Amino acid sequence: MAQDSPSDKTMVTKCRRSRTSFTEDQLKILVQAFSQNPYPGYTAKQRLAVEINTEESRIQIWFQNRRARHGFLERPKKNLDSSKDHTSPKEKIQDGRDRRCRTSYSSSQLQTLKNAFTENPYPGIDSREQLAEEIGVPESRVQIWFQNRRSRLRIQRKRGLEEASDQRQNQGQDL
DNA sequence: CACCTAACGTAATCATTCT
DNA sequence: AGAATGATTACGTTAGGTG
Repeated sequence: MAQDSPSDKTMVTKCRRSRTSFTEDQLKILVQAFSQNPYPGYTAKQRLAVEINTEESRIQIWFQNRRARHGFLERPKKNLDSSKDHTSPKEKIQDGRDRRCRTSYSSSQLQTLKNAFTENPYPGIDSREQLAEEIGVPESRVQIWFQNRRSRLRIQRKRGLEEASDQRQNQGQDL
């Protein structure tokens, strides 16, 4: 019920990615990794992806789903060791959670994405893959781009309405 | 059909880049 | 410092496969 738009009129692109079924061996490795760390960083996810021969985005989804269903019992949050020894400057500053490097889009890539977005803000897997191929970026990045774009458009709209009602209150002074 | 779970959506937030 | 925007998370929903 949270998502309503794609079922309204532009329903033509209904393709989801075909459901991947992990083999027992793959699952074993995933479960094992999860028990060791339910919040793998990017490099860890990448390594797992190679190890079980799947895409990193599948690993990410799997961990998301797993955390949601099995409520592990961990509070990693801001893992900061209490050793504030600034006298050890040659330590690896890798404490910060390792994330995927922020991808930066060229203006032509952005133009393509924006065009596609106005055409259909909810592209199915086929469209996303086609777009990804076209601009030379992984499909998972295209998916994230569309998610962020939709979110920010919604926020913008909401704010627009709020400002409109604000203006109504400030009106009626001059005029 | 019921159950499990991959795929995918939103909302909030973290983090990086740029002005 | 703050605006833009990519990445990650929690949580909820949708849909495919199986007993």
